[in-house]
Amino acid sequence: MIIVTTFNTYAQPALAVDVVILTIKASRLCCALMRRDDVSPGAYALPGGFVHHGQSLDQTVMRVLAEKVKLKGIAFEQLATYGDPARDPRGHVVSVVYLALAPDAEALMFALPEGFRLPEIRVDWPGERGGPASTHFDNEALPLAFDHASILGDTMKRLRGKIDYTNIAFALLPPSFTLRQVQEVHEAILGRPLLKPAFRRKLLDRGILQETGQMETGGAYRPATLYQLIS
Amino acid sequence: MIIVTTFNTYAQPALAVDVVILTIKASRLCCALMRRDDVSPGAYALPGGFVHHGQSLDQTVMRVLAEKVKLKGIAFEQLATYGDPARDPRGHVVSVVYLALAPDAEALMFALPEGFRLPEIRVDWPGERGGPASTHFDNEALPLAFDHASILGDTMKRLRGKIDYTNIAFALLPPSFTLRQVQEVHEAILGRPLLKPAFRRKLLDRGILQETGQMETGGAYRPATLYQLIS
DNA sequence: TCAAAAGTGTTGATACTACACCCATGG
DNA sequence: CCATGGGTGTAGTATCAACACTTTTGA
Repeated sequence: MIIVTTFNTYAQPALAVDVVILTIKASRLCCALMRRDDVSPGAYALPGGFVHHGQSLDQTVMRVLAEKVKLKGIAFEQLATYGDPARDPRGHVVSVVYLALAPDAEALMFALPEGFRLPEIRVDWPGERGGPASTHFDNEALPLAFDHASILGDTMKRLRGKIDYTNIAFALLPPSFTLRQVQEVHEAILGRPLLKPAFRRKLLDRGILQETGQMETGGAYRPATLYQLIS
Repeated sequence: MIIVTTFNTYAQPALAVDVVILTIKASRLCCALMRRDDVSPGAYALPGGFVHHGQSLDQTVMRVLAEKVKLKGIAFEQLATYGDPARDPRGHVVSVVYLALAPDAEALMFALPEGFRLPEIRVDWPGERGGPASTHFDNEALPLAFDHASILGDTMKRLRGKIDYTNIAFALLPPSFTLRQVQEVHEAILGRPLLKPAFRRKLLDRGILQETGQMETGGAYRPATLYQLIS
């Protein structure tokens, strides 16, 4: 693996982008994973792709989302970069990991090509600690390739730390939503139940929501008011 | 610029590591910068180096710290990765940026080779917002090369967000320190004065400090008790 | 004895937790 | 009328900002 440039003659690792695509499916936090028998039989991995010369990291993420999972126009942000030479058995690959949030699990499942699964993410570690995460599909553990279990663990920790004071939760919801839906997203990410009154008030007090004037339809029992983000 | 591997035949950008080395000098937050006349006359930039094949990012950071600024054994952590193709006029270079914290500004100044400066970092944006930062040495602005003004701005935002609930402030202090010194570090990073009683109590209530039994020496006026981190 | 910094006490305001309760709708 | 989830009220507690105050040292 050799790089030739006018100002850098060192052999360099390859550079890739991996994308953690999250969505809420049946009140569970799930992640799009791709079967990678070429690396290890039965193993699953985050979708990713190499960074081409002259293309930005954001462009590479959009390329991966478009090519691998047929998705366009969803929100994403950078998480961290992993560069251990042993993380990929095939050679030294440095991966910049991005988080992408899909608001519609049904649409995502429909868009995913053959070989993809949308398993639930579970963390065994409590509260403030960290550690690797595991993925389960139909109550069966999906083995993760490379260092992706560790990456998913870091992702969960970051999500849990940011969800209270950023708007990332709303990227997992449709444009208009009920407060209960927002609470479900928070509960799925934090992995514990929250008290309804406290959650409602804290959310409304942030002043980032406004009523759409519409009400939830189709549900049984009392319809909830629909809110949207003020932008 | 061409990469040749068994599994990746795309032309790729070069991969580098840049290090934001911070210290507290005269109650101001300062950053080690290197004169880079080769890029733009009179411009300064973060010290950095290319990532060699087979070396981890952490190893690369340690190499940069040892070679460029003659520093060993200081704490560092990853910040973010910048990959815009236009960020380096000489070619496409993706930089993984690290934050390193030096506890002793005097030792750092002594260690820095010719061509380095240790200017103060200033942010023009208030509170929660973000934006680029600028650097000033002897009340004179130092022009920053590449996208390093923007990187320093992001760094400051991250620092301000993390300082309240992590122990990064202590990496800018010697092993034993007074509460006033901790407050000075927080004030330098947050850019605003803090109330002494509230700060003391919040800090002591975290339960991460213990008295060393020793007192500050050499200072005029009443000596403060020295604390150390419980680990 | 004074200046300066270390360190403590107190009070009012705010935010959060936990629980109880009422409201609206489909069946 | 009942079950179910939407939505509100309230009391006790913890947290925090702001200020006043006492203590300890060197000069």
